[in-house]
Amino acid sequence: MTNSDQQKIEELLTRGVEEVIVKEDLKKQLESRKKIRLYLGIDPTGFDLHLGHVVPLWKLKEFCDLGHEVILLIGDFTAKIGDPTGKDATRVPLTDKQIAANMADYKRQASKILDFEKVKIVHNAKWLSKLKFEDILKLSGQFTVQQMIIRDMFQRRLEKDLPINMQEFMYPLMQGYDSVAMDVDLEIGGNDQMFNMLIGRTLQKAYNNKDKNVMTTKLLLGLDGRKMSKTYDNFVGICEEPNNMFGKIMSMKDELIDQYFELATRLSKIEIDSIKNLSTNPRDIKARLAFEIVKLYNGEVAAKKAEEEFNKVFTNKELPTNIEEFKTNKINYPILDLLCDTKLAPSKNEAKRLVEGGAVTIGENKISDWKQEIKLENDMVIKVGKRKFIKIKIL
RNA sequence: GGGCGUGUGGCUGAGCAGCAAAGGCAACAGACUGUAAAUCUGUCGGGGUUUCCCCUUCGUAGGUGCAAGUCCUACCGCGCCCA
Repeated sequence: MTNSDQQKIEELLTRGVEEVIVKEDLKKQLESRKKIRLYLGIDPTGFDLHLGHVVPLWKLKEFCDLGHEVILLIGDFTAKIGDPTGKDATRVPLTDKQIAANMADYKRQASKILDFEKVKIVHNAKWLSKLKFEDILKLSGQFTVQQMIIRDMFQRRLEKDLPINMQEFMYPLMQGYDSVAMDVDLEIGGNDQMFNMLIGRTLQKAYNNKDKNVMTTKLLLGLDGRKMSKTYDNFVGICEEPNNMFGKIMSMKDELIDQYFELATRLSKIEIDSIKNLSTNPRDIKARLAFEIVKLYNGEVAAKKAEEEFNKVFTNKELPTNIEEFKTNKINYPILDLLCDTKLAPSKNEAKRLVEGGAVTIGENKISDWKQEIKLENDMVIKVGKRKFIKIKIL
């Protein structure tokens, strides 16, 4: 075993990794050069992948590059049934068609990271749909109610007198059974999956008398320091337009810079340190970070362009290179209507507020009277706030 | 099956019979600058002939009353306790 092999294993076990159960065991397996089988489970619900989702995918890639057998498991079974997890609406069951479409979309996005020539895709309906009631009894017999409600999610709901649906007890079992059916050595997942993954570890021991190790990846926080999620609108999608990607990363909290370098770039420790030595101004380091991330998903040329565009619009306060156009044949336009029709404002009340707040600029002039009627000219640029621009085209 | 409680704007959470509905979070805008950060300030259901008028909202459907998120009845969802 060479030095660089040792290093790769060390990196595999630590970078972006929150916890490994059992670390020594996994390390031994890796050092013995045994080819291990590992998997990551995903929900085929259809969503845009963001930098947080992708942390475990990069980990899969590392394993894949070292020649291990990597499986991407589609949880189509649960998706077909509908999942009551969470508070309000029961998740609507998906059809086979939807699942297929969602997966195609997932694959399109994930192929920015994974090579699907090497990664195997498997669906868990293949075995879960075949289980009989007696199989399920045997499965559930492996655990006590006390063991199940230990889960933090259940604890929280019990404290708050919130409902816990019976089905929700079954999900960890189903997910755990996946490990048995695939007979895997390792499962990778986010930290929120720890409980389910450990259920799988127990089942794998009981059914196949084998130790399945569990690796959780670190959680990448959203731009504002909260959990990265669509509802908070604090995420960076991996298929986002480069300018947007760059801008979003620039807007994140300074404290998150280190975390993003570790989890969202592929730079080595040495490279990261040298970047951090370049400047004492977090702004510059953040710009490098943004550049690296955009480059990772869109290539170097696009990253350069995005950086230039950002400096142009925000540092130098110039107009962006490409501005969306609004075509009309009206010449005289009341400002409120204009803002609504161009979608710069969602309602007239909102438009009025924007004008009163001094957010609206046409050409060089700030608009302060919301009753004003605008005489449109070709190529006139309307700006709302710092980031929204529309160019007028008269037909 | 019985008893008690609960259901409010994107979320959270106040609410006395006279509220477009406190506070917090988020969002949006302004100032500032290092940037779409931080901080401070303002706004935050919709429409209008805009210091005022109209419409729609507090689980659903009715009722009392000049007036109902607030009281009554029924129903629905959820939780707790008893069986």
